[in-house]
Amino acid sequence: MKKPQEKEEKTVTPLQLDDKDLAILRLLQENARITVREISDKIHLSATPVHERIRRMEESGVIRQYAALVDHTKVKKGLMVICYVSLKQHNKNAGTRFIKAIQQMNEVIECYNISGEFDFMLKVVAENMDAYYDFHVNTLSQVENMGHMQSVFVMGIIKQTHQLVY
Amino acid sequence: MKKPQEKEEKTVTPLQLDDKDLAILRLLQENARITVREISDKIHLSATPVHERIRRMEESGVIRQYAALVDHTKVKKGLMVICYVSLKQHNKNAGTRFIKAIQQMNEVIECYNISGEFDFMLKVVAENMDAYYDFHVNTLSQVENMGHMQSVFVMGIIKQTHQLVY
DNA sequence: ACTGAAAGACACAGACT
DNA sequence: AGTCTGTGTCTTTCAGT
Repeated sequence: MKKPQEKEEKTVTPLQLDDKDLAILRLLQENARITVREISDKIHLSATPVHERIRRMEESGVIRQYAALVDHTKVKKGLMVICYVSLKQHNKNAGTRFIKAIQQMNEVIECYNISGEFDFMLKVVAENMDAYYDFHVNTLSQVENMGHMQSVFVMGIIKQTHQLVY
Repeated sequence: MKKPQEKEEKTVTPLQLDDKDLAILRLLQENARITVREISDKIHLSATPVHERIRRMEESGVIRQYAALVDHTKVKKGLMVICYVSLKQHNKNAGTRFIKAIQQMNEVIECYNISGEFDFMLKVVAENMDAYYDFHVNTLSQVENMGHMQSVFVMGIIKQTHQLVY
C-alpha cells in the first residue's frame, strides 16, 4: 500500500548493485581510465557485460562523473580553509540567494548545510593567505544576509579519498 | 644564492603550466574519459602534443588520479558527518599512530590537520545514523590517545566540485 | 545475461617540418 | 614544439547461445 501523498520516483529503477557491479566500481574509483578489457579480465567476465553494467551505472547516476583530480599545491592553490558561515535571516529566499552566490564562487569547492552553531560549512582553496584574505573580505563577507563567519585553516592533509565503495 | 640548509627539490622540474596545459586540465577535470582527439579539436592543437602534455602532467603529479566519482546516496552511504577530534597527548609518536589508524578506516574519506580548538577534522560517510553511531563508539573513540570528539551532521550538499583549475 | 566476432575509433610511436 | 602517418589496441555493436 502506498500513501497518496507519495510521489513516484523519477529514477525508474533504484538499481540494485550486485557484487560484479561493486567490483567494477572499485576499479573505476581507483582509475577511471582503466579499459573495459582490463576490468573484464580482472573480474572474469567478457567485455560486453562489463560495458553494459558501466553504462547502466552511468545512466542511473551511480557514477556521477569521471574526473581528473589535480594536486592543489601544483596549480597555485596551496592554501585550504574550512569556513563556517551563519546567516542573519533564515527564510527560504535568503537561503536560496546565499546558495546561488556560493555556487558561483570558484574558490569554494565544497559547501554543506550543517547541524550546530553555524548554517554552512565551506571548503575554500586559495593561492596563499593574501588571496584568502581578499576572498574573505571582498567576496564572501559581501554576500547579502551574511551573519557570522569563522575560518579554520588546514595545516596538513592526512587522508583524501573518493573511495565510497570498498 | 642558496641557503645551505635548503634541500634540493625531489621534483626535478617544477613544471610551469601554460594556457594550453590549463585548458587540457579544465577538460580532464570535467571528464576524465574525454579522448585526446576531442581535446585536440577543442584547443586547436593536434593529438601528439596534447598526448605529450598530459603525460608530463601525469608524471609530474599535477594530475594525481583519474577517478570515477560515485553518488554516495546510491551506494548506501547516505549519511555524511564532519567529526572533530583532539588528542590527549601531542608528541610525535602519538600523532603518527593516530594517523595510521585513521588511514585504515574506510568510513573516513578525508582527514585534515587543522588550526583551532581541535587537532583533526574528519569527513565520515556511513549508511545511516546507527552505522555512524557504531563507528563513533566502537571504532573511532577506541583509538589510543583519543581526546575530545565532536560530530557535525551534513544535512544537505550545496556544492561539491573538484575543479581547482577554472 | 553472457560469449565471440567484427567494424570503426582511438592511443601511441615514428619520421619529418 | 608542432603536424602527419601508420600500427596495434580498444570500444562498441550485433548475432548467437
